[in-house]
Amino acid sequence: MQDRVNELRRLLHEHNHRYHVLDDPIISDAEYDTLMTELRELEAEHPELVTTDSPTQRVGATPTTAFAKVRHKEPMLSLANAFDVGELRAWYGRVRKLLGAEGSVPISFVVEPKIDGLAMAITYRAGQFQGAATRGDGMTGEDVTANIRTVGSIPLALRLVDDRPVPRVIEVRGEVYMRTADFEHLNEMQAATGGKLFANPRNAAAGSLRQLDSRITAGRPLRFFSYAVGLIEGVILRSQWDTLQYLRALGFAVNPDIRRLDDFEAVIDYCAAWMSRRSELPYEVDGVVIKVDRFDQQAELGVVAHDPRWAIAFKFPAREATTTLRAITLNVGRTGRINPNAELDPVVIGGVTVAHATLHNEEYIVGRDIRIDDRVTVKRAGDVIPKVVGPLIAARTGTEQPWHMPSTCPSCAEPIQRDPDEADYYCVNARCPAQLVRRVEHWVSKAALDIVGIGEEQARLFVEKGLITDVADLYLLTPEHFTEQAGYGTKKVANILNGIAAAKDRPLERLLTGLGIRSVGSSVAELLVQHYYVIEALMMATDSDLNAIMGIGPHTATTIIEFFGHEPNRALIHKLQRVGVRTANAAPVVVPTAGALAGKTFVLTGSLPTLTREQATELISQQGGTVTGTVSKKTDYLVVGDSPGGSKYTKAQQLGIPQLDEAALRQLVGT
DNA sequence: GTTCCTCGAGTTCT
DNA sequence: CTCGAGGAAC
Repeated sequence: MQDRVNELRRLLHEHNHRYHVLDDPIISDAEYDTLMTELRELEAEHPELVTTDSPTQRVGATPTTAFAKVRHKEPMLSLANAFDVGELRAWYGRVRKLLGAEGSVPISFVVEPKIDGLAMAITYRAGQFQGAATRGDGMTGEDVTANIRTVGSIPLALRLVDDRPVPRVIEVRGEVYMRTADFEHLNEMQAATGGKLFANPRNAAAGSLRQLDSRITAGRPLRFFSYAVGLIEGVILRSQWDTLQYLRALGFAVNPDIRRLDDFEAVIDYCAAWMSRRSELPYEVDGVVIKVDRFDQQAELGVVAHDPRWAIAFKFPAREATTTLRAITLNVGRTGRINPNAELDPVVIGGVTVAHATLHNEEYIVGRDIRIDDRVTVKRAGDVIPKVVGPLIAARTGTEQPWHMPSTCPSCAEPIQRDPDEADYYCVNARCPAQLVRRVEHWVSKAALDIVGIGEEQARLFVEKGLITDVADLYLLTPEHFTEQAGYGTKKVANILNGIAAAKDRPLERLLTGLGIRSVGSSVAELLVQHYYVIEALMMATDSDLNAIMGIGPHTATTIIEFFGHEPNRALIHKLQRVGVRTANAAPVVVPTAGALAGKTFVLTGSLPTLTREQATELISQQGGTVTGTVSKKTDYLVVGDSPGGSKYTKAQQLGIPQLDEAALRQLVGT
């Protein structure tokens, strides 16, 4: 009996590890459940055999639906970012200008360390704790009342303040966080009990708040600092500094390192001091928040898009980390381009675990003298994509191996080639399986034929099993092709086949995009379709015909001519036609030149509340507007969504380009 | 000839 | 989002 229990636990731990940690399960979920059920039954019959590290004692994942949505009475705004002192001074300059304070009007600032935790809104009625919600997207958060109630530093009843009445309603805002030492201790305990390890204090705090069982939350070392008041009734506050004193009097914890400063040079000194003292702090800090102190001045400055103009977050530089480069693998793209990729010992940078990073090309590696087994510096800059900065030469032991580009393709073993003028190597084998997989992925992608039910995995499977040798073969797949493939039920097969059949009728520009002609993406494809709406016409076009099209130059023209001149490509087009894929549009595309947005150029950043990126693009182009990817002097509007990417936003501010949120865009369109 | 703008291709993780 | 490079505008 004991032996079987031990055996089950060993198996469950092993499979769990494979599933969650290695991401390489070797049994199905159903088989896992069977083992778990058997163990549960044995433990139920023999409670004396239950141990705390048994897999049955682990708390299950929390369904997100368990938390009710709460609409914030006043939106919880995000903050504009400044990444260096220059941007900080620029912000100060704007504040002074807008307040007409070039000369005389004094401006005070409140500076607060920006703790890396979770923003929270906590409501009190008649001095009693009422409820709490996460920030969410700023408009709507999740109700975490039961869990917040367990946080010791959050009062359940407000203290009386001598000279002021208790507010009828007050919504206190602040940050729930975990101290670094507490987080490390928690992770040790999690490791000892076989629980899930958290990547950083912020994730630990978030995970703790998302527990369905608030008794678990109660056992977690969460803390709270308050820093703002949202809605308030019955009390008037006049400044940020005033607010902080008031919050402290009500019984809230307020970060003792917050200061009020009258001189902007002192603000800059404060930021610099905290940046260098960052690692000495008991909690993770990712910047400093600077607010104009007086509320009347805040009101005068107002809010643009989602950001108040009276506050800014000075962000500390992205964190770097060092780790070991274990191997360099090669990726073959759909164009045949071969890119080296770094396999890293997983390392946490800026809140995520990084295990891979691109190394671009041979030059990048050789130029930096990056070797296998080197300790390397990895950085996540303002962007999300990690980057190997370079090796730590001092940490070399002498066993590190220099790396060179091999002479053959990792997928098909054919020799690879490099144009002496270019940095990249290419596999030029037309039947290279890796390229075919990537071409199929591209063919089915949203930007091209948009076939639902086929992704990376299916593309690889079809090619590996020899079910297809080109994209036209997709349309010849039958249920019989799938019968040998374990794990594909009839429903899934039907889904895939329906998806393929449903995508036979896409517009010609999508098909052209899908063909993957070099330097022809969705934009050039649309341009071509405006002149050639039947593929045969495009195939007969001459070099000078194409060159005459505005937006297509000699290079692109030649690439297109060469593509259609190549016999296998012509054969593919004919095969596509035979299997029933549409290769013509019904009529030439007419570009709307009239419309509310005619002649205006838009750039999108962040995610909009109700529209997807595609829908927003559609909406704008229907009205005669253009959407481009980069902010420039020609950009008329920046459409700002939630969590906008830094660079577009910053650039737009520098250029003084007007910003719109989704509502403003709709208003402009007139819907 | 030079500069600016835009497009294509590839990038990581949750 | 960023890079490199093609293409248009100056």
